Amino acid sequence: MPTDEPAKIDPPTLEDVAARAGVSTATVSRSLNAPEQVSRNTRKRVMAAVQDLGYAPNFGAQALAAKRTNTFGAIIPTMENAIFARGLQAFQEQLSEHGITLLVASSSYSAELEEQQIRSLVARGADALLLIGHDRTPQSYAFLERRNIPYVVAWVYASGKPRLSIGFDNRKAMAALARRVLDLGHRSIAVITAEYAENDRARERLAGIRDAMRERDFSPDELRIVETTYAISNGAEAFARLMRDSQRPTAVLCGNDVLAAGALMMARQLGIDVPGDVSITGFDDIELSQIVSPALTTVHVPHREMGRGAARLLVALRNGEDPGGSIELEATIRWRETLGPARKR
Amino acid sequence: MPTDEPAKIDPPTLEDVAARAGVSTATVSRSLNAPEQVSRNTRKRVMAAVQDLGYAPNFGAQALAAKRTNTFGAIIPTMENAIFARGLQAFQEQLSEHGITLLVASSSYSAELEEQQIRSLVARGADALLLIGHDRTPQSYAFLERRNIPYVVAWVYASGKPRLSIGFDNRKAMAALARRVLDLGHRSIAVITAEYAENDRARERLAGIRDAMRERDFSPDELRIVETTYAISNGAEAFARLMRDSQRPTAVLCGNDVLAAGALMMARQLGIDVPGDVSITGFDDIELSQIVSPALTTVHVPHREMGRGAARLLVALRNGEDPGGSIELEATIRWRETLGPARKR
DNA sequence: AGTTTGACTGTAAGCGCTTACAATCATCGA
DNA sequence: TCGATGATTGTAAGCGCTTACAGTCAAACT
Repeated sequence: MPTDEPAKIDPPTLEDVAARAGVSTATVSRSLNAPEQVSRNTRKRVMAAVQDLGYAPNFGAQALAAKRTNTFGAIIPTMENAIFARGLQAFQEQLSEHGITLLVASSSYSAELEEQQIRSLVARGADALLLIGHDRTPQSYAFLERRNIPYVVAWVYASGKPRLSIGFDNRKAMAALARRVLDLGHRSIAVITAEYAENDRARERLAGIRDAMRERDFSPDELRIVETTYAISNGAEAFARLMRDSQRPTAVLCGNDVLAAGALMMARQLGIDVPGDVSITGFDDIELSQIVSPALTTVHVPHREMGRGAARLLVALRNGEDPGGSIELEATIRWRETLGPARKR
Repeated sequence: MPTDEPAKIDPPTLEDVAARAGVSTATVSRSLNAPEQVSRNTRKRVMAAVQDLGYAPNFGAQALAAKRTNTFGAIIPTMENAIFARGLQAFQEQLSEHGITLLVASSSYSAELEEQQIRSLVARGADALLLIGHDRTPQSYAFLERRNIPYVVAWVYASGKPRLSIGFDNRKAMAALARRVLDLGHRSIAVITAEYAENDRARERLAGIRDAMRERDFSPDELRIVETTYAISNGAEAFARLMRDSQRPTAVLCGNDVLAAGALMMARQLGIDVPGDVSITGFDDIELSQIVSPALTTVHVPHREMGRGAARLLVALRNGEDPGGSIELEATIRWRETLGPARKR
């Protein structure tokens, strides 16, 4: 382990390599970035020197001189759970086909933190950004526009938003699910939602449920709402709280699969039969939803398509090509086992 | 969306800000990095100019001039699953207390890819690195040593390794679990392991099982081993394959929880009772293991402690302090529901 | 009044790399 | 044999920021 000397040996520079290979720095630079412009012999000498010295280019200097980094950034709300993982993976794969490196940061669902991260990624030289959802500080948008950084908003598609986006209509998808829940006879419905103050996806999903209720002539006011942060244990706790209510809901719609998994777990613990006593639904269709038992009825979200599509849009933007407008993908409901008819009281 | 002009407006520089504020670049730099050295008035003018122009420092230039980035890097095998997420989160939290930014990259369990990522992170200015496991190319180590980059190897603790590490003894932990499995009367045992060619943790875990068998006077040769990549579906498939064997194992030890969850899911599909017909165990104790039903007997890994500890070691190293040697943490077995006595044949 | 002092601010030299432009040189065709 | 040609290589001007060092100036002393 490098503990011995407090005095760090400075990393070798292009100049060191040049000296050792007996050429100019320009030649070394070319050997590395445009090998075809250098004679076979020289290149071999240079590469040997690079090896000997353990040279690696200084990114800062390189970015400064070349004015491009071939690096894209992505800011996702959280890395803790799998929701964004698959989409990000697809995003990354697509980018690497274009020789682009991905830098990931997470905002912990905070608009303010996200703003910082945006600045930080841009300062780090990100040529373009992937962002999740529309909710962010006005300063964030102003900054992006002023700096002319290409970006795309993913995981949502809301008509009427001017920004380039790729995703699905959260509201519509959740409304479809809620409609079905109502049609199964559920009248006492509760929602466990993620905190929605700075999360348009959560808000839209909630709005979708209200839409469905109105459509079926029920008052959305009767909806029992529990708001909590993203974690299985919170889902469990929220569910327990709902079950203590004098009038227990017969269906609990969760804002995402993680909360639903927690609810499900708590139901098992409390000896509540799902869907016999209470129905539970999720949203996202992450792997988890098929693993739990009974398997979760949820909304399937096209993670990979969003990731891949976002990459394509962003590459087009960066290259000054026409990305061709926002893309709406479909979110479809996966009917599994946790949703059943309302229990007769 | 920024599609209008192909000609990008150059981002504002320190000089632009200086001009607008009517001061020198030095003063602007100071206003930003050492505000106490600048008069209240000037600072206000500078900040206003910064706001107006939407200025953000150019990371490359900053790193180049200041010769430090306050950025640490971490290279984890995968982001797809939750194993490293929690530890990384703790790592990140600890770092941010020291004003350090974290850059994350993933190697897809490939030593070669990891080497690239190491170079890339270092070139990007990472002041120190978090690495997972000991397995990597000699070039990787050579590079780190030569460049004198502080690093710590996490998620493993193997006595006899010279490198600074923080983690637990994978072999010992798995041996303890296997011993218990044998003591429950299991004689026909199978293993579903992650690919172990470039993964010392997987190898160690396998070795642990063999240790236990030898200890109890069974031949490790009788171990049925299925090697597969990290994914729930692969765990399921591997389990299905094992169940087709003429002599079905009575216990299936999985190299990690994800594979175990897959196995469990397949067992349910096949109508195999766990642990009545077959016992299944996991490793890692990720959240998943408590959500599945029956809950997974697995090995609890001190994720957060490793993350936090790794951060501390690395910060110490970077500051030229004495980190004080490798740290062994305990991995303890979580006895839950998927392990039971061997079924009488 | 003449210094001294301390708080601010400005000047300018790099940091390591890319790249336009210039120089060199062996090879080729007339 | 001589300039033309094209392949290589070298020269040197930045890229945007930090920071040592040097000024400037008003307040505080003597």
